Amino acid sequence: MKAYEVIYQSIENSILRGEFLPGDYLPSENQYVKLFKVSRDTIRKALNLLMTNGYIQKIHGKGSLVLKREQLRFPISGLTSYKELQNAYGYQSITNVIFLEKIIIDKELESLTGFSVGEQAWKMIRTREIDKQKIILDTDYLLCRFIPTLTKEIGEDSIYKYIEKDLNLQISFAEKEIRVVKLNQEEKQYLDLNPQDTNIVSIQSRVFLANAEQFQYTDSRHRVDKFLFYDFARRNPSTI
Amino acid sequence: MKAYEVIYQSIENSILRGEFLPGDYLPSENQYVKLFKVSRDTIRKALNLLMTNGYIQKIHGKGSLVLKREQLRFPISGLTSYKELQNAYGYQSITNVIFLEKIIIDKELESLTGFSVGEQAWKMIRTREIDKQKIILDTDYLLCRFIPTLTKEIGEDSIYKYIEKDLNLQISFAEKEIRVVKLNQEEKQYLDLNPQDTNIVSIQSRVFLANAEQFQYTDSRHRVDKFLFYDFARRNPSTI
DNA sequence: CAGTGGTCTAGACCACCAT
DNA sequence: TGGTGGTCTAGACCACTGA
Repeated sequence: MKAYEVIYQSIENSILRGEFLPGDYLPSENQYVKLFKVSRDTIRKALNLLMTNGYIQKIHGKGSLVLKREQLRFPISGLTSYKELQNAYGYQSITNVIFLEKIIIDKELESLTGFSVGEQAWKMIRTREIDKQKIILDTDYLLCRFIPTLTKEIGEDSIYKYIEKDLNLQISFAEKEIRVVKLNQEEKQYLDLNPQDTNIVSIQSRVFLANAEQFQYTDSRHRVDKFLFYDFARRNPSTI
Repeated sequence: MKAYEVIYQSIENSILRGEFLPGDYLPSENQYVKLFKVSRDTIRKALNLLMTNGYIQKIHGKGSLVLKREQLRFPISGLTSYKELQNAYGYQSITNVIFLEKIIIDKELESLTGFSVGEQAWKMIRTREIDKQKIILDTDYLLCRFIPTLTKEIGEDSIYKYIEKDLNLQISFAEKEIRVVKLNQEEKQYLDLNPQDTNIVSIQSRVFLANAEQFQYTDSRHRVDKFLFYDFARRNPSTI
């Protein structure tokens, strides 16, 4: 484990444990240098990570201010898998795989998914049930080149865990688009909708590995009244 | 201007000019060290900025790969003002201020905006017209403590430009929530809606300065069929 | 003024990739 | 094996803050 990651987690934990409250200042960089017996640069890497993740705001000449972080949110933000979110927030939830097959990318799928014509891919459709209501319908395309085997069990647990832990692939970045679209027949069939619903939220993502190759395309459809996207953004990515 | 910012812009421009195409590798860090006559750390800061902004993907042992960047998107992503987006994408658009008054934050507004009871704030309501259709309704609350004067003209140009250039305040970060809500009377009155519309997209943001003080709360409401949120996200904020 | 974070340097060693 | 990016160090100087 890298030094700055260890230090990041140590400081993150001390914030989560409430050792530092919102409005408090963390020890200065030089104090942390003495405490962890590393160079100032290593401390700064850890603090910059805390900053991009919204834990602190560094203020020039003053120090690292601990921020309020709202709890109990359901962020589709960043790049986090459904299962991770479920664990982090402790929601009761069930995933059901209702379709799983190998397909070949054709012209139409190419422009949708970003994969090349002729590539083999897994197509998987899943419902997500929270509080006994099916409110999310996910359609995934995963390249067989990277994910040679895929089962119903993996789909109902966590694909990301499988890819990172078992296949040892490094998920790196994603492009995402969120829009509101008209309900279609499939959603009416598989989801528990409100009678007055005519729209649904669609989140389309293309997900890439560390070598910049795309391995996944997903369209995740959420019942409009259950959808909430939370984002923490910095204006000038001061993450230097 | 800081060295790494100059280098960032220089490389960004060479990508935008098409000197490096998607799939190409940039010169190595050591080559850039010689080219710009700075330390490797300074080059790395510039490259990391390009990476968080989605221009490149660094690949260990290989180099910095130039990524495809989709054009003609309308990202509410990150922290960018409407006017900046409009300039960047060249949309024809008109902003109309339909309400501007000083108000006092009461109990109800406190929980909505995050400001303290008793604070003075500007309340401003604006419509955004694109292609002769009013499709966005913005409601802003701006603390008078930071923005002592506010006019219709500033509201119809760019508040962010005014705050950063004229008032010399540094906008730093924001929390944002996106949801789909039921249309209300105000939106029906001021926006050009489709007859079948029952919902509207609401983007609530709290915006903070570099000293971590909140100066703005905004609820930006978009006609569902015109709403698109584009996001570029990295899994392990490798922005180190 | 002393203490803080922000920038920049020069150098070291490691891990990864291609050949 | 040589080149690439990733981590870490030790030190310098600057800019900002508050007393």
